[in-house]
Amino acid sequence: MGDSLNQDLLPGTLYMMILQTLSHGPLHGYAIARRILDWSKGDLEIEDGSLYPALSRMLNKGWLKAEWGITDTNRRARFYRLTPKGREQLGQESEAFNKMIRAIQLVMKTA
Amino acid sequence: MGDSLNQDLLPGTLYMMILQTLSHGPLHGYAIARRILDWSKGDLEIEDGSLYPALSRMLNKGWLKAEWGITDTNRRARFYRLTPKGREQLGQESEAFNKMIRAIQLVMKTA
DNA sequence: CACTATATATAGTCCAGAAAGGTATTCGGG
DNA sequence: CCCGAATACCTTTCTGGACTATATATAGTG
Repeated sequence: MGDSLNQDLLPGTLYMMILQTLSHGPLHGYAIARRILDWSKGDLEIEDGSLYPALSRMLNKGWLKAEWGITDTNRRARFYRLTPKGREQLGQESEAFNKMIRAIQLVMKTA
Repeated sequence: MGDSLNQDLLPGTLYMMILQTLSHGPLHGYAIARRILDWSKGDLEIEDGSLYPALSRMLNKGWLKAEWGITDTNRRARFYRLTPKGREQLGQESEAFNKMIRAIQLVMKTA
């Protein structure tokens, strides 16, 4: 029933994590999801119904460029890479995120 | 323009913070917002167009009970207090939040 | 008496994320 | 050689939370 935080993702953090996975080089969508899953030790599972629309929006915003290629497992896939604008966005988002988290933790820890 | 994290609030955390402010005793809506603003040192400003609908949903979920009273500044106000269910919800949400944050930080720090 | 701060509420809008369904291909096993 | 699992992509539809704007009302202050 989508009870706020009892969900797959913390809303508003998907773009940031996608940008982060791409910050060391291009990846295709499926690999992005797997990487986030791995890095989070299995805690963050990105549904592809969330991932691909997000990638699409990010293309429109000019944060990413995409081109078709072949994976190391010999399959057709669309590789996304960061644009300079996307890299800048990553910086802004992670800074805003950290600030937000600190503020929330202040509220949650204040007795 | 509503660029994900460039907003007032991290979506999905409002319930949790409201529950937290009420965990030490009843408050009216306006005071909840002010308390979150104070505790976050001015960083988290709850719009009343977000607050009152949220309080209303929380009443429906049975997390809160409300009754009308008079503030110390002698004004009519609706005082909200946690139900046992709400207290349990607070525990669950803050646990889920911490876990989520840890997972995201893993992703964001992985080189 | 007007203005500010306090206090609540709702209607309307927007958008991200989830659910669910659909297509296609590679590869390994039986 | 076929079948199923894993890989890979995409779209449509729905829901729900947060924001904007608006409306109402009163206590206290200048």
